[in-house]
Amino acid sequence: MLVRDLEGTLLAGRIVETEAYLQDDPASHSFRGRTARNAAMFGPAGRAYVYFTYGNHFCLNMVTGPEGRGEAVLIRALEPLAGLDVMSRLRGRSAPRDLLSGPGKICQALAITRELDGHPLDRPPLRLLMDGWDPGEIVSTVRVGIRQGADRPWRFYPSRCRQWVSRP
DNA sequence: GGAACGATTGAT
DNA sequence: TCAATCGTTCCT
Repeated sequence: MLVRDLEGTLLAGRIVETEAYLQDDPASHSFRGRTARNAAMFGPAGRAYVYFTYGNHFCLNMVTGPEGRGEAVLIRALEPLAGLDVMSRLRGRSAPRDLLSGPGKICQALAITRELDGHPLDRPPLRLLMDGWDPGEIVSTVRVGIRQGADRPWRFYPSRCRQWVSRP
């Protein structure tokens, strides 16, 4: 689960769609080496990598590789669990399926910006928590919105959670 | 200093 | 299917 502490309110969602980005991966921001933008990707695992794209949106990753490696997992969709009223206000939309079904939507609904780039995800105001939830069968497909490395099947989601994932 | 592009989204 | 929008990267 991803839990956001926002001005005394708890916003939470279950991670139901991810994409992997490795260093030896032409689709990855880390492919051409370390820059000011992607520095967090090369830091220790367990931290956030937040970037700004298309002039409008932020996207959240969890850094996964050892220090110096440049690997991360993009969080593409969450099933809303708590704080749906605040998420709706931040999104300007109320349909639960339209609150967190995309990487840009997640950051808008949870008020995640570059201020959280590099934030360790084991503490407020943004935490990754484990519960006993069993995702069941995991489906893998090619990644969304990329050209280089488009053949690698590194997008993942539980088949039972298809209703919460981003549009195909 | 400048141009091209993008791990997207919402409207058409 | 298409435009919006601007930070980042790469080239001159």
